[in-house]
Amino acid sequence: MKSTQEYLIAHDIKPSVQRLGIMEYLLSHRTHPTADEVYWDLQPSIPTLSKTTVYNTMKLFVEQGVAIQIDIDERNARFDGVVEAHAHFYCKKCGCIIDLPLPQISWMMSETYGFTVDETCVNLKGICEECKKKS
Amino acid sequence: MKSTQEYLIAHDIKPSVQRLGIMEYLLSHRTHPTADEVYWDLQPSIPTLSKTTVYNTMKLFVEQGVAIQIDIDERNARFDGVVEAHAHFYCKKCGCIIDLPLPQISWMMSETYGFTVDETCVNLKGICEECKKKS
DNA sequence: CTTTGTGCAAATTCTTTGCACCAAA
DNA sequence: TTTGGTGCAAAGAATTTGCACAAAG
Repeated sequence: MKSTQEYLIAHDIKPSVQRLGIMEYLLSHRTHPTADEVYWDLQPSIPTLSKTTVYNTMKLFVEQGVAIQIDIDERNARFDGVVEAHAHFYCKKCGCIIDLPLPQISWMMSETYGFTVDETCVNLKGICEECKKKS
Repeated sequence: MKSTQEYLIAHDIKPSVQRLGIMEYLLSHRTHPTADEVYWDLQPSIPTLSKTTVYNTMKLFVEQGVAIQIDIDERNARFDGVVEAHAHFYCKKCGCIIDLPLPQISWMMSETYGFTVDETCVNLKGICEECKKKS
């Protein structure tokens, strides 16, 4: 079990209080947060944190392959520290985003169609089980 | 072969010059255009067209199920008049978006996981064949 | 020192809203 | 008329940029 610090270094990211905080946040809160959510949640523990830094860091993380940007929410960019290909289910009622394991399929698409696929994002939208129970 | 006008009416959309123009644009240009692209391409033939109307119309189309909004481009909302579930491949080099037929898989996810899925968008990102040839 | 990261404030960009005018039934 | 569609201008919201200061080696 590598430390977050070693994990960042292994991906050519120089650790800083902010970067470590954000990476740990992503890894422990698998909520696909927006930059804003990350900012407000970390701001108490890193008082000088700015949104610019959150954006800068997210961009760096995506470039270095330790995070992915999820375009399931048309309003905000959302980020995920889980970089392995998986599907996201967005509930149109409560707004939750649920991770789903992905049958080993669409990656074969790259072989079938001859593309080089390096990011995969399956976005499903609908109503989640919880919300279905409530109605 | 239904006319665009009948198609709109069948989906409870009252036809207007603008709506017909935009729908026909979507059906004939399968380029997953942004609102801006639709606006500038149609503006010569519909001189009074406004971006507000493009946005209004797109929203209506999505609500009525004759278009989908694609969140593959973090910068702009893109729209597609092909509403059947299919995958999109985004080339990180040239920016093109290619439609891919979708093996009948992920829809089974709804049955597997018990969600009601009413929108599906598989987003793959990488380098397309054309760009691979050029490098 | 020198390089790199951080963060404020301002600027940009995309999208939505408020509201008045227009058009069709 | 009355209802609904359109479009201008302004507002709103998310993200980016410019730049100066701070931190680390």
